[in-house]
Amino acid sequence: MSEALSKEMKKGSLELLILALVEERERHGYEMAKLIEQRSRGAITIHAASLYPTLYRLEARGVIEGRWVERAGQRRRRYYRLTTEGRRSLAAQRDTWHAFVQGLTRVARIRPA
Amino acid sequence: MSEALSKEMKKGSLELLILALVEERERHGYEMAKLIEQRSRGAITIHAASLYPTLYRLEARGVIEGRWVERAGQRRRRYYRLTTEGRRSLAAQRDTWHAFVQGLTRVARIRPA
DNA sequence: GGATGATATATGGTATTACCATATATGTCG
DNA sequence: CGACATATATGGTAATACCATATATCATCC
Repeated sequence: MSEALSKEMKKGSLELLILALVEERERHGYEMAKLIEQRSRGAITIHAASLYPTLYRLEARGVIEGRWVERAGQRRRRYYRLTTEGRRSLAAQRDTWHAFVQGLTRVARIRPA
Repeated sequence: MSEALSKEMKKGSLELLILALVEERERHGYEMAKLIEQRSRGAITIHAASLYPTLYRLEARGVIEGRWVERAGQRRRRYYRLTTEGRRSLAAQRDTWHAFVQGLTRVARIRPA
């Protein structure tokens, strides 16, 4: 019976979600959005208008790197992979989130995940 | 070795922190800021310029209610208490955060709190 | 064959909110 | 007295998730 996730709540988390997904293998944007929804069991949904600008930003920062892939019978896709710099950033962001979640859990007495 | 919490990351969490603190007892703003820092063991710090506008917003929404308390030898303080509506909102926000953190933990493989 | 929906990316404009900078005012301690 | 903690106040800024809308390909159904 919980409310839908507010958009404010998601701020700062989308980068981490993307980095974690491309850590496993090369992925394209649409695929990431679907994966986030599936793996979070519907708890987190990311809109295309948030996703693509974030991908451009991450690529501009050099943490991910994209390449166009065209296949017959498919719309073109841009696949992104994690760079070396991205791997460092992902590790740092995981630590930061862990500390944040721990702190929030203690202060606000949330049921621990 | 984790980076400082980005301000974006905190978005949407301050309300929950405040509601959880005034759930225990009546509290004033400055006290809340100190408690958040202490209880999160320094992981979360809230600046006055974020805190007070948020308190006004919460009071305007009717989830907390403030009253001025003046005591000799002390600067005036505004103490806030949780309203009935606030109690409902807090429960909902706790559920929402729990779902969000669980989802994020699964997708991004964060160490669970 | 036309409508519908899933796939896939793109972007201009908006809203929210945490913060910076600065301000006011009181009490304590050296 | 000067510095610092306490305590609140607010105008302006930055960051980012979203809304609305657009383009384009493919599969499915009637």
